[in-house]
Amino acid sequence: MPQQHAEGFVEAVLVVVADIPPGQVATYGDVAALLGSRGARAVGQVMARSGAEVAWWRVVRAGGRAPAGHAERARVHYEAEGTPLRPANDDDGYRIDLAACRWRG
DNA sequence: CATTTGACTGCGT
DNA sequence: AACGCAGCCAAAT
Repeated sequence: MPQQHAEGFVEAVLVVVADIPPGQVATYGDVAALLGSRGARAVGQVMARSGAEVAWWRVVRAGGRAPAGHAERARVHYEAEGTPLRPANDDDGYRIDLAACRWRG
């Protein structure tokens, strides 16, 4: 089995993300907090590297926006899962209704 | 072992 | 409201 060493934080993040129910989301900061850390960026770093194997679109920015540069891909998933979205006039074209679907562990 | 890097955040201007 | 800036944290180089 590949990589049998040195995954503490990385695996922990992936586990938390895997726990987020469909149709709900958590902010980077939330995920970090659930791990007892304040490293929102560190979480983003993990997602950038190993996010491919999890439901990365369920981890969003504090402002209710999808991960930077992934708005279009994420949108498909939100619509498929019934995640409450809200129209916006920015590049993303939409915002996630955090008040309605923010997940609490 | 020191530095750089990011799918972040909140506050100030 | 847009923009910049500093604080933050762990992995990668």
